[in-house]
Amino acid sequence: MRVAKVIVDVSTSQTNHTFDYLIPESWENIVQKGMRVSVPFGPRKVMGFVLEVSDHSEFDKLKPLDEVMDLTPVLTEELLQIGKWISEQTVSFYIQTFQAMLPQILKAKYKKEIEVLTDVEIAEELQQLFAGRAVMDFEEFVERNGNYSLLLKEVKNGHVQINYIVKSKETNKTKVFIAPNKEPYLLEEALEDTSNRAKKQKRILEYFLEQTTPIEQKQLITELSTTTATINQLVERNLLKKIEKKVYRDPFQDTDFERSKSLPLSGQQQTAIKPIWQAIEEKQDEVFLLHGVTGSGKTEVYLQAIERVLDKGMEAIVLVPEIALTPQMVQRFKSRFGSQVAVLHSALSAGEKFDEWTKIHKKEVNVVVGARSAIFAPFENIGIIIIDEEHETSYKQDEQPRYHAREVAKKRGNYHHCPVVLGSATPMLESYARAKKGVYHLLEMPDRMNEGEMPPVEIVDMRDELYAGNRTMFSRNLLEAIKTRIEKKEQIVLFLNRRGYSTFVMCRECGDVMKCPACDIALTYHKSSHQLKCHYCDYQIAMVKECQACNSKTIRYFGTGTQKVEEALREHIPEAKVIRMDVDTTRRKGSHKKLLEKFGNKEANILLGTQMIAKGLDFENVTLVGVLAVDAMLHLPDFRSSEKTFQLLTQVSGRAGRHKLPGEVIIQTYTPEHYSIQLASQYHYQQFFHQEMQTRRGFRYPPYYFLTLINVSHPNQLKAQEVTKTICKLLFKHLSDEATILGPTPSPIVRINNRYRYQCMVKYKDEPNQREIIRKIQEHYYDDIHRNDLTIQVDFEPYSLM
DNA sequence: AGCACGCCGACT
DNA sequence: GTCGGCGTGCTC
Repeated sequence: MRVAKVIVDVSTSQTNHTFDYLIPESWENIVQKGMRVSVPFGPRKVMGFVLEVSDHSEFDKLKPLDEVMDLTPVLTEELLQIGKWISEQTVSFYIQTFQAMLPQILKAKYKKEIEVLTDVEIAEELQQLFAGRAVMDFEEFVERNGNYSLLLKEVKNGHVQINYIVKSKETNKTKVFIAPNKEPYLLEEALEDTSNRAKKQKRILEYFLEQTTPIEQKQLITELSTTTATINQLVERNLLKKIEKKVYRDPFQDTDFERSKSLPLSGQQQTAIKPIWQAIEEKQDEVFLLHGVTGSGKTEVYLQAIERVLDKGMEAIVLVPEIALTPQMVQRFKSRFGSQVAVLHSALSAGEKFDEWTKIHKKEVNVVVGARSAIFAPFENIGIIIIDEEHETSYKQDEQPRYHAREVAKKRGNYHHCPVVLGSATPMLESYARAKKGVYHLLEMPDRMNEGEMPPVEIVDMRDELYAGNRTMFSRNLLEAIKTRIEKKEQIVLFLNRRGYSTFVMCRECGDVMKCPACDIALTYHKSSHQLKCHYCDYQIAMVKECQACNSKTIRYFGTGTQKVEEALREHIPEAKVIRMDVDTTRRKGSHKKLLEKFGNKEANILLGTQMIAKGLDFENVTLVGVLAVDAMLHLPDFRSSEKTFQLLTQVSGRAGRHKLPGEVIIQTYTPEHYSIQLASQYHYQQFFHQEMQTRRGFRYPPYYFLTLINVSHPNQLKAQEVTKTICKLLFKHLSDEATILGPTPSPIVRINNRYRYQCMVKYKDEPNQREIIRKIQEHYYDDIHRNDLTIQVDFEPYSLM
């Protein structure tokens, strides 16, 4: 007897363990751990992952597996182990983690259908729906308002049965090819038999007399200017045949990659790469922190480390933050390693992601470049893992399982005995502290390539501008600088951390601010659509003409978003051509790439954008970077706001003067004296590190302490508060005296989508029982969560405190 | 999750 | 007395 231990696709604590199923004899040699199966679960069928295959079970009445969904395992032994570990670390359900490790498309799709079993008359009403068919989709039954209780009666009678079907969403893209189906002489005969009126058919037959190799239908149609109808007639006459071929969707098919070779390494690059090479050779699972200023040539170090790995016949994973995964970065990897590279990031369609994943799974590639989830690439012989821009927040998943790619990377490095390289110009405080302690191996690259200097940074105090009577959003210096660059035909990058037009809309008469009815937040005005939008839920209304509270017409826009800046630029510098890049202009697939290409081709002078333009961009003609306002970010209720500001300013500054032309940076702010801004402007990472560490120590924040954030939400404010209070009490009771428990506190945004949000924060050094306690708390609230619309989110080492 | 089982109020 | 309401608990 062979038994499969299966985690089923039902996401609750009650089913968060394996269920045993009998493997039918005929499949005994087929079913392996890591495969997806379809199993009967109660009255229905669900998808599940085989975690183990064994020869006995504690249960006596086992049901057999229903179906095996994969030919080869989709999760390796290693990934199964890591999946269990992540689930435990993040207090998630196993199924959630395994799902997160695979491309979306491999998730199961569920379908119900109704089947008539007997020739016996079934109820008239049902017969009409079936209209003579034996099977019908349950969906159709619902759509056509079928009588459900009547159906159940017939099910009880045994006349009708409900089938549960588990399908994979997986689809392979196919292309249709046309090929001759007869010997040439037979085609020639057919040609003569064809009526002279059927000119197009004759033309096609003639083509295949000369050309016997299959041709893609699309191409045939354009070449002979014909239609599918004509081809189909020939196919029907059995003269031609259609062949369906599976093809990979190639997201980069229109892009040419010029092959590049290794560049000679500078002195500091050599010093940095040697220990990495050594770790590769000696199969050491060492973690390196590569601290290199922007433009110091980190990417070349990555590339040559990977070359060494590939020479040894091993594989490499490279993680890049979501937004920095610009075509530029992909370009560099593709041009160095060609078709050995698979790319996985959010701009790909689900189908494209699946195809890229398949290449990895089939070992057709040995390098993966991708965002967070690419850390789960199913390689089995990894020689190096690289995480670029290590401090980026996108490496932490913001839904369950809330894992951090860096921690998974270290775990995988352990397993494969290979180095992990964390690269950044502004490492996270936690990482740099670990490097200083010797937990990570610190590699420093303090100089820019080719003796380039970091561009000088000028800080403009916007309060002075106001005193001087300048009420625009551009300081005189910035405006002047923009104008000179445009004259010199150089390019400009302008950064603003806020999309939309204005941050809030207020009535001047009564001071009423337009707020979202479902969230505790002001609405943002979007000028292009002339709407007020909530950035936290999908609420949007047409812009109001008069104040809702006092009916006055004196409504004013406050705060500045990218749309407003774009408009102001047109007004102040009519000759400027501006490209705006934010979530609103890059929502469509491929638009991100298109906008950047346009800017690269110098079709615009100014690139204006939010966060997404801060990283990875490298345009040689950019000589001025302007930061319009950093103050909003600096004053967020987040202990990392100083660090985030420092990182952002450093990253943005790095966009200027990366090549021959000298660069310049102008930062506008209302708090020029702040140490984040001061030190960023002088590129003093070390000094910033020391100063910020002191603050963190004082407030008992990371890296001195670990944090756990528990977020509770409920439609009723009192309920949310009360539950949070109880959770705080329970934690206080069960955690050690060393832990600090803060709360219950209202979240920075108390209400989102009509749900009230409260939180509890734990600061601790070592609490081995913490996860177990939290699991128990969640189980204690099982009923409230399932039937009473309560949610309890737990985030270990959170990035966002909102 | 989704469904069956089972225990209390309004009906032919 | 029965139908059906929803609270409770199980699914290998």
